[in-house]
Amino acid sequence: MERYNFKSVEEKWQKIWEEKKQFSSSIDKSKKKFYCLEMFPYPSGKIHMGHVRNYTIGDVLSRYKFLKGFNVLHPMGWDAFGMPAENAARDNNLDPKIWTNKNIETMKSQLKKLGLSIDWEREISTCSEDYYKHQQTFFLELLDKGLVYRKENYVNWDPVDETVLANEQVIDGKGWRSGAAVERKKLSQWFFNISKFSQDLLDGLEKLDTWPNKVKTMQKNWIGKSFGCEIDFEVMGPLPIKKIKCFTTRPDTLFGFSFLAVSVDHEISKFYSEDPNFIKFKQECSKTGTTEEAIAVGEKIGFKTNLEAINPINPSQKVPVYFANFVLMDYGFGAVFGCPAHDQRDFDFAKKYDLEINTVVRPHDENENYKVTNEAYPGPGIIINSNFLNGLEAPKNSVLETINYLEKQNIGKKQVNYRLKDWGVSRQRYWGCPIPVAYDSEGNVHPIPKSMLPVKLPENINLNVKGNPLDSEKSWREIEIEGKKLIRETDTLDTFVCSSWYYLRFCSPKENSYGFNKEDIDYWMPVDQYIGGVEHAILHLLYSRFFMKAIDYKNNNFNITEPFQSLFTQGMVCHETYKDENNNWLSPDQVEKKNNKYVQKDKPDKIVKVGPSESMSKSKKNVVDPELIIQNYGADSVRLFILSDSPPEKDVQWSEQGMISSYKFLQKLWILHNEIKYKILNEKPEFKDKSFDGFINQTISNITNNLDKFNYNVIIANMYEAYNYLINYIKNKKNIINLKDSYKKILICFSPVLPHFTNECLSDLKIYEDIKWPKFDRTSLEKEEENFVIQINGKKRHILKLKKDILESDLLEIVKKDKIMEKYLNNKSIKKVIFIKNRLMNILLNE
RNA sequence: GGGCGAAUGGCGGAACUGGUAGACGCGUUGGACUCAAAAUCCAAUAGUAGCAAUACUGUGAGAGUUCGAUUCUCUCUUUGCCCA
Repeated sequence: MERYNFKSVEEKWQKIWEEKKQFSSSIDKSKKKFYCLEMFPYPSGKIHMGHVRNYTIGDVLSRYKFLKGFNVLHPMGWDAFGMPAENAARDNNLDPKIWTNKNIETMKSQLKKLGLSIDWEREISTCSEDYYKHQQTFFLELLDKGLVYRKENYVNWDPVDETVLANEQVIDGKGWRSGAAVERKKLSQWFFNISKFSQDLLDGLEKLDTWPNKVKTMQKNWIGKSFGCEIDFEVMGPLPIKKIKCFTTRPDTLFGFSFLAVSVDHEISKFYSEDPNFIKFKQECSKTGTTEEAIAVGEKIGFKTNLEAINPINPSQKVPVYFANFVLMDYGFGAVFGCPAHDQRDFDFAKKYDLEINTVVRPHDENENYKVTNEAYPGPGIIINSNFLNGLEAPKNSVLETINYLEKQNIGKKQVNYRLKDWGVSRQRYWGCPIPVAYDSEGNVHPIPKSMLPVKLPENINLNVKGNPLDSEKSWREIEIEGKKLIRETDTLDTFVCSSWYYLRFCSPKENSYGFNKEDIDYWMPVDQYIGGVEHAILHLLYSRFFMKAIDYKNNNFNITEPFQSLFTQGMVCHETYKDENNNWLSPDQVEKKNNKYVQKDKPDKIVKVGPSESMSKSKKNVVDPELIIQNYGADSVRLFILSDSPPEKDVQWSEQGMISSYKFLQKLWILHNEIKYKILNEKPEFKDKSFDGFINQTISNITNNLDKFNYNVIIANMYEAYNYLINYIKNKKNIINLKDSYKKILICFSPVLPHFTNECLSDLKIYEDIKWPKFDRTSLEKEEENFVIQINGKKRHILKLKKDILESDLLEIVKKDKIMEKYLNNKSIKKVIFIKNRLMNILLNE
């Protein structure tokens, strides 16, 4: 017998699958469809272990569903626009397209070596004209529906990438990609009206019951629905301002009012624009960040105006009006009423400017004389010092009560507010989808006529310019539409737009007239299982959900509003980190273990500092290259290992040791295969073994159940169990009647994880026909005997193997006669017996 | 600061609906094979006591419900993630 040669076997089967077009998919209405989608990769150069894990999980599922008789759609494509390509191209004097396509080629060949069951005929790349021309059509349609608009406002400007970022792309005040501190800048931008769908996006979550709760909660928080009211405050002073409108979620604390604060961008600021003190103050404000965190932590500063506001429910009270740095124009109306006792920011502000602090809510365990002193009390309690509101439960009853009052008096209005802001999609970069509009000399927007689409990116351009390279492309910018000379928009679309509808394109990848065709979508959509990293919980997943709703909007016969029926978020692949004595990162292949110590390979006297296991990243050098691993151990071994050590939703720790043991397992399986093959070919079957059938059925049942529950790590354990059982059985027993058939079932059960190996074994035994997911026989799972746990006073004392379905009274008789149980029962009377059929007997004794 | 989750041997992790805690793998130890090593195979492996049979303890801590709790409830600790 030869060693298992993974190289030739894997190459052989990959070739067969390709030639037979094994995974190509087409509409077949006689079958139930299953659309399995993994988040498509950015073609950065090579695949990494995270991809291996993500796509292995998806592949196991796809192959399983295929064997179960589903018509499976399992496509793959490339999220191919984006800054790294542009930067790399500029640095190496290349065309981004060439750079990107080269990477795609490399990564595609790497993915193929993993043996993924992908329908490559549906491959798409977002940077190809075939793809982005449809995106431009969508853009114009949304423009038509009023879901796209242009406005000038403050944007998050990333000074390193020299582009605008959406709020979701600013993390801790820094650009999500560059890590540079984000600046505020005023620009004219294109926006998708995602906030129009705030409520729909919230409601839609309710239907997604197989999404992880964590992701749903994150989206809910991001949309940030708050319930409150708008209040008009009368204003007195020397200016022509009569009213300032505020939004608040706590109108019930209105009796604690002691100042009114507005944003420096509020419309009343125009009256102060000449005031040098105000100009100075405004500059001061721009220094503190705009994130909610910076505002919460930073110093609260204000600029006192010559205005006074009147408390609408206590008209004798007049309070000062301030400009304040902690009030933002894009929340509510850019104005808040200050209640220092029950809001920490207001409290800090009041302390600084020596304003009144009026306590109007007492915690439940305090009395009427409670006073806020050292810090604000924002929690629940009872309303005090508030005239007609006194005694109400806050905020539960008091908020509604106050709103009702304000509405009656015509001072305020019930209002729902959302934190979700419209999605700014303009990017000042070359390598993206051109926005299909142009402007006339007055700056009016003219959509590019559909007949002139796509708006192609110009080629051979100079990327070595400051800002957007498209701005310097004069000949490309100038365009004539119906005899009018216009100038093109030079901003390109955020790449998240490309990934917001790619799942639709996979259904109709070759459709030329539109982004998809109805028949395909009706059959394949929605995605039955979407798999990817939790890092996209908000950005990509929210945008995609919006995009479906936007397409559905005013579109009568389109009735899919949620793209992803189920979502699975897999964990990351981690590895220990290593540093040398100078704290420089070392990669795992520079390090080896000798006598329980980690040392550098080339300098064995140098001790390596071992750091915590962290997500693999190039900067920490704790990466393992999948290509090398596949080369050394084969795809099946990698697939086996990447699934074996942890549940797929949790992080997994990469270990060379574990990788080797997976490889060895395959070698052992090959030995087992040959033993079984020898028996089947050379020995006459002699008898039927019920317990063997029982074990096979149990294994099929376990693997099927665990596949359905995504317990892929447990499947691997089931596979090891099956191996352990079979190898012992084969060694010790004669041939049995249904060995071949049972072994075939086991191989099929293993095949989603080990597709090359199992196909080789099946064809080696010439049982390669009629491959279907095996059904398990429930009756054979039922054993004739069961283990009965015998407890005394709740403590396990004995296990008896007895006939199934034994009666309580019979069991008790046996227990009473049992030698081991004798010493426990001796001379003691039985108080009570608890009997669980086929499981357990608990005898309670009188002590 | 708020929200959500997690905590089980030396390690990763199993455990159906409350019913034998620790499946499976890694590691470790001992043995076989070998001149030797690697590989492979066999055995042991939660802790304490004991030659052993066995007994007691044990799923982050403390309480509760129950004949019985890793599983349900409450309080706390630690920790992770997300939002700030």
